[in-house]
Order: sequence, then C-alpha cells, then structure tokens
Amino acid sequence: MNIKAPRGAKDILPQETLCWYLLEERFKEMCHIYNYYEIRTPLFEDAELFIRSVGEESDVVEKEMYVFKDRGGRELALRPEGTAGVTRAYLQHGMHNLPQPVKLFYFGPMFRYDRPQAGRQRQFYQMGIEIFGTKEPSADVEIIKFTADFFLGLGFNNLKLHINSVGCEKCRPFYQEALKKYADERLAQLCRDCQRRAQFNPLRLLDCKIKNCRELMKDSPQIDHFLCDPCRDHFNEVLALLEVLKVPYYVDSHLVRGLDYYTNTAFEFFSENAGPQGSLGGGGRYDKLAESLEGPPVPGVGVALGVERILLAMEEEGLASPETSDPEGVFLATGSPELKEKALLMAYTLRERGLKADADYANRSLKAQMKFAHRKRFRHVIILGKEEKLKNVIQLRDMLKGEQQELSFEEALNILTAKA
RNA sequence: GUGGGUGUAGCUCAGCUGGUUAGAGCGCCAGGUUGUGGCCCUGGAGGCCGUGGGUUCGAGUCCCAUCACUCACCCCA
Repeated sequence: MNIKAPRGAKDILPQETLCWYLLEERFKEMCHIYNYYEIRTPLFEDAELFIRSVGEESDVVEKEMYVFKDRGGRELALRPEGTAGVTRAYLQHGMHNLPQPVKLFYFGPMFRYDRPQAGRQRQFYQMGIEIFGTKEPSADVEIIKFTADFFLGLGFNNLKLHINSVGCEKCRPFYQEALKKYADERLAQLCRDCQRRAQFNPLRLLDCKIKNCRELMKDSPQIDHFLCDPCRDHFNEVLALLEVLKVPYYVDSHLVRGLDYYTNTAFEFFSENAGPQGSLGGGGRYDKLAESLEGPPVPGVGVALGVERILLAMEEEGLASPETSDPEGVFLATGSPELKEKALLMAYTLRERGLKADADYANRSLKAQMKFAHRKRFRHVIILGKEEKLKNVIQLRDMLKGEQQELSFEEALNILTAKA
C-alpha cells in the first residue's frame, strides 16, 4: 500500500491507547473534583478567530496554521490551539451572563503545520482548562496548582515550574522598547535570528538558545522593573499564594510565551524528558482576549497540556507502565464447524451477562483456536465438541491453571459470572 | 522555512569493494497420532530493496532528484 498517514500525523495503536486512557481519565477526574465542565468546540473555525486572538504576527498564525477555503468560499482554519475556540464559544453563548467564574475544560486534537520531530507533530493533542470571569490571582494559582497536582499524580516529581509576568498592554510596551534599545546596542554580536527578533518581537530575545546571545542578554533590562503597580501586585500575590500552597516555582524573567494574547502571568512546566522542547504544558492569563474578539471585557486564565509530550516524558521516566492486562474473558472453541452456531449463541449469552467473549470466525482447527485464545489472553475457553453436544455439556478450560472440567453451559455460566 | 542522518518482508535488521532465483530472527498461517494453548521441530505465505531518473553489459549496492521517517534549528504543546 502506498498511502500512509500524512506527514506529522500518527496512528494511536491499540497498545498505546491504554496509556492515553490513563491520562484522560486522570485529567477528567481532576476536572470533576475541581468543578470544571467539558466543552467541545469545532476542530475548524473562522480563520479570523485565530488571527485576532493568537496574533497576526505570531509564528503560529503566520506560518503554521492550516487555512483553507470551503466550498462556500469561507476562510477557515484548523484550530492550532484550544483557548481561542473556547473563548469564542463562551462569548457566542452568552456565558458571561452565567454566574462567574465559568470553569471549562477541553481535550482534543490541534493542528500546526510545522516540521515534525520528537514531541512535535502536525496533529497533536492538548488538554486544557480555562477560568473565565475573574481577575483574582487565586484563579491563576488554581490553574497552576491543578497542573502541578496533575503531574504529581502521574508520578512526575522532577518537573520545574517556570513563572513570569509579561505585564499588560500598558506597561509591556515600555519594557519592549527598553529591550529593543538594549539589543540594538549589541546588534552586531547577536545571532541572525535575534537581530530579527530585536525588530519584530523583542520579548523573544530572552529565550534564544545560543550561548553567546544568552550571555549578551544576561544583563538586559528585567521586566519586573517595568511592571505597572497593578501588574506587580497581581504577580506578587500569585507568588505568595503559591507559597501558601507549597507549590515550588522558579521566577524566570526570561520566560515569554508565543501567543500574543497573554497578559500578566505566564508559566510553563518543564521536564528533561519531553523532547528537545522540554515543555509539557504552559499557560497564563489573557485578560484582553475576549475584547480582541469584540466581546465584553472578560478576564481569563488557563493552561494547555501537550498529551504526546507528557506520554513521551512518562515513557522516558518509566512512568508509563504498559501494565499488560490480566487474562480475561471466555473464548468459544468448537470441535467441528457444524457447532459454530451453538458456540455463537453461547458467546452472545456471555456478553449479555457482561462478560468478554469471542468465538472463532475462520473455521480453524481446535488447536488453532486454542492457540488464538492463548495469544489473545483469554482466561477461559469453552470447548464444544460432538461428544459434548450429545451429552449436552461443555468443557470449561482455565487457561491460566491448565485445568478443565466438564459442565453444563448453565453451570459454567454461573462460575464465570461469579468470578467476574 | 534551514541543516544533519536514514529508507531492504507486518516488526528488528543482514546483504563485503555493483555480478546469477534478495536473506535471518520475531510475528503470521499450516502440520508434527487419537478433538486442546504455552516449549520444541518441520513446512508455507509474505519483498515494484521508498519513488522517479541516470551511469553500466549488469544496481538493493554508484550518481542526481523527489517523497517519507528521524534528529536539530526557527517556533511551539
């Protein structure tokens, strides 16, 4: 076959889905405990939504977004992230008229046209939570605490929480200006990318990975000297609450986030083992997002977690216990083809009782059926042959113990349902 | 978008400096007395040697292109 899964898109095979369940269930359970409700928004949206929220000049929109026209000529885009769509839905359905705050969670695929590598695909999954309608630092902290607990629950104990404040639309421009000025004075010594960053996105100067640039930027202006009073107070309160809750953090004045809508708090959880990027998830506050979508001013804060990266890191750290399931269920094997019908009826009866059951569909030899049952990890096999048919009994074989007894089907049914 | 590595059976790989019908292990299927799995043995199926060009009497093996995978960069989860 020549057709393969498209570049950057992966099949999640049956052997892997178990690990996915683990994550999903843990996440959803925590959402329930924290009183978040699930929202499912479309995988594609009006392209304008992302341009306005994520930012026209952000890389995500500029070069990574899947945009296309549908047959009606509408400009659509596959969602590159979750917050924009959730915010759109919040506004569209007038959730600002509900008791505030509104707490939502989502889980699903996102799409970015990027070059695949470890921990990065074109279709990838994110799960995230959002709190709309409150500016309180305690909301920021709840998001962070949730995330920290989520990771702890999975067994991670060496993640690093980096946190920073990127200011607001009032104070950030001053800082960007200062940064740009600082960089301009050293422009010749900076790498090509940084020279470009100095022009278009000074905040990005802070997280260049090249040593020389880092050295040069080490003594660059710090954001905390530029924060306006409300932003500073907010940030300090977030940090104070984190201490109360004993969530370890590291103030990283070089942490910036790629999406333009962030204000105030920005944070990210890092692992050594999440691939070269290291980030398992990140988030922050976005108090101007609703307004940029022409909605009422609705503050918000949230986090997005990268499912593949978390699984990758779990694997690296030996936390993704593949946990081969114990043998379970009943396989119906027959001694001759004319008994198939009876075996199928028995299988359906077992299923009605809630037991896992299956039968042979290939008219194979008894030996082959036994082998199949073994390979497929069935705990029991019911063997129905001509002799059994005459006596109106079956053989119930325990594949684990290698023991087998002759019983009526009813008796076997009772034993099996009692065990399950 | 930029740079490095790789591309041979379902999977993991071998195939030396180009030379006859392309191999192994695992897996799959079937047998190995009488209706019964696991161990062992035997047999079988399965390969446009990523794709397209080129060099050559002859290419899995050399060259070019292309696609895909992979690693890193930009950027992000």
